[in-house]
Amino acid sequence: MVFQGGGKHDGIVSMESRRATIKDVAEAAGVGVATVSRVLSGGSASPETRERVLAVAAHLDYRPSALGRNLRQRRTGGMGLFVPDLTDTFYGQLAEGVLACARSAGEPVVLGSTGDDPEQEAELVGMLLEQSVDRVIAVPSGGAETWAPAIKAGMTVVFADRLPSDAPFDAPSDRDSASRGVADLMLLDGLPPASRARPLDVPAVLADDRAGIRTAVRYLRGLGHRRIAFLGGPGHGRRVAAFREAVGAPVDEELVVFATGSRDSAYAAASGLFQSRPDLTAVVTGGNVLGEAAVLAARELDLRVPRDVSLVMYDDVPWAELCSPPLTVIAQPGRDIGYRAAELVLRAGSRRPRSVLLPTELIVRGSCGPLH
Amino acid sequence: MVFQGGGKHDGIVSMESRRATIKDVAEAAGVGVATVSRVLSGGSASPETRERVLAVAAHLDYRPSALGRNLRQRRTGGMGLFVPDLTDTFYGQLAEGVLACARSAGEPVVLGSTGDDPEQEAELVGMLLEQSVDRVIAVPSGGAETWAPAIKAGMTVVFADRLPSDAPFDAPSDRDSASRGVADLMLLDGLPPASRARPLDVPAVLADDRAGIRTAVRYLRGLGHRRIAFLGGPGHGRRVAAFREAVGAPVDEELVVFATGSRDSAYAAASGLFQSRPDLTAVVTGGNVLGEAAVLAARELDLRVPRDVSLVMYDDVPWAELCSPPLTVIAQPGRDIGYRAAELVLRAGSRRPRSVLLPTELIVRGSCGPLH
DNA sequence: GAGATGCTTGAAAACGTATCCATGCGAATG
DNA sequence: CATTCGCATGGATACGTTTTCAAGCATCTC
Repeated sequence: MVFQGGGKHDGIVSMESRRATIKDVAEAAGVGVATVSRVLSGGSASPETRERVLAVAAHLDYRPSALGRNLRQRRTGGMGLFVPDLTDTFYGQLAEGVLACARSAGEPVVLGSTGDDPEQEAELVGMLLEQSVDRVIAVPSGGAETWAPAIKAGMTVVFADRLPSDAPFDAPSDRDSASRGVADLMLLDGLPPASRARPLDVPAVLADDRAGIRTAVRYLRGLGHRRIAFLGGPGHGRRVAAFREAVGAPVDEELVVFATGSRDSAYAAASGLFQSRPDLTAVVTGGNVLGEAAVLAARELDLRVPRDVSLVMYDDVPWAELCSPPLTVIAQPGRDIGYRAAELVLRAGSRRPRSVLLPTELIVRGSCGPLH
Repeated sequence: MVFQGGGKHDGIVSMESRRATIKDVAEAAGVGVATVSRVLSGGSASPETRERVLAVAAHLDYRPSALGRNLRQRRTGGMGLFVPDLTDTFYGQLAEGVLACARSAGEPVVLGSTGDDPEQEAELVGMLLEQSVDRVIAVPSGGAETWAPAIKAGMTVVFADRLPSDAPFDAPSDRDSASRGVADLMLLDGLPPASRARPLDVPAVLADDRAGIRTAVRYLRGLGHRRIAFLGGPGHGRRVAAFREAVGAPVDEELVVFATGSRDSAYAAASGLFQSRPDLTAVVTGGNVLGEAAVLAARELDLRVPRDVSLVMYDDVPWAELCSPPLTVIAQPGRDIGYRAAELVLRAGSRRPRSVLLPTELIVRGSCGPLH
């Protein structure tokens, strides 16, 4: 058999070694392009033809161009991934999970960092649309007004770690085991008054915030704490709701404070909280950046942990063990969340994906102590 | 003027609202597709035509499909980004820098996590090739044997944070100010013996490891330390070389140990180092994961920092301040490294990009003390 | 006024692939 | 043997864009 390839293996390497196309393979194998396409995408072909095509393709080290395929099927493969901030270790873990799943599927991932800004998020959605990437897994910053258009444009979206800020926070009963799906999130479509609001549902992969927060609060109450504060950030709506529920009816509103996404803001919120309410004895933070801020603010104000104030941080991150005392945390499986979300977004279409609730775990280390 | 668009704004929203194409715009504006293309990509056109096309395009909210454009110009826009591990805060910072630059250029970023594995890295290169993404900024795990093919395939690659493992470590004179470019990296082409090895050069954006390490070592020596160890990981070749140089001629080889990328390995290496050489009085770690491991291992062995052992960690990460004592670090501008690398990879072609060396800074906190 | 020059414009040709459809052929069925 | 069926095959088309090319037209120059 004679291969008349593009001179790739000549003694003198051609500067213009264009990548082989399907046409080159077809010619070299003496078949039509349709046959090559079929062989390579698993269609039917006679054994000898298949073998020949495969051999030629390997010899030319032909790789089908995603460009042609994408244009033909009017969609780009792979998925988008939007996280608020890659500097936050938790989102790093989540991203690693997504990447692991994507790699095993051979799919590319295009990354966007939203900075917790709905506007940037909307821009990024626009970019995916332009790229015809029709799958995205997102830690949403904006509400329905940014996601309804994406869904209407035909994108498959899966939320991870959070729900959009204006979604109802009434998570399913905490009696659900982690293996059971939660009811799909209902998003209200942001349409003009004339048309009735249509419910739009998007699957989500979430940690069981409610159980996690409740366990932490119970733990603190068991240690005798009564004035427990919550330090939250963007996207911690479900967590603060769970906190309110766990604390019980008369929740001291001064003990629930919010920061924006930045570290400065987190520090300011923590410091302000400690100063305005020196009587508080315990703090639960809604994320690791807030936890970091709380430790820093406490140290700055000469509050000792856990003697003066007990601390429970959401997210288990490697450095939680480095603090002294090591931080007691509500661990959520960041990597798993990402992996499962990627699975969902890839499986969508074949199966109707349902949401997933993953378990949290209270890891008791040294940052909580008995009252006084 | 009458717009006869695709019924997108009809009272009843069509389920099949296909996205408007350039053809739709052309027809609705009564011009040819070529004219629309020209107007939208800044070509010349008469003012009235331009205005009309723009109006129609806005009305149909037309967005040019990247698919068509990519196929036409045989290249996908945007860039790839390869980092070893997004769980490492430093690479999170670097990624944020890349994303910031990419966003301002409106370019997508496809992300890959290599896990410090050359094989995975090679696979990811293959994926970029398939996607016709011809620009990549990489924290390289493999050596020339994985990068030479990418370059030969016509990719524009920029290294960040490291050079390939088999590159010569002789960084340029440390007298270079940070604003001056360093000589481009020479990569030896991995060709068969017959053909002479051709030098291949790739621009890189690096921190001035040499100055950083030297400053740290001098600082430790100034405190009286003589038995200083270095704890390195993958890609820390330049740092260990700088360490050797800074320490001077007879370097105790037992005091230079390496781990692989994993946290377990880092801990094992740190613990082994402390146990095998209890006489060491100071440690410099080549990265923050190693620093974390060193703190953990020291605590486990009841070595107090800085009383029993002084510690300088490469990378300034938010949690360095949280440790007690807070960690003295060699700070490198992770975000800037990413941003500059993205600039380089985008500018390539117009200007011949040259490498960049960014300054490091020794941030003295509390993890180093005088000998005994 | 004839020719040259500049600008605007649209038809058409790619780019590399997947898929529809018609063709041809051998086998199975009547 | 005639017909049908199934299967392998290749030609042709479409996907949405950019770019080339030639044509049309108005203005400028000698």
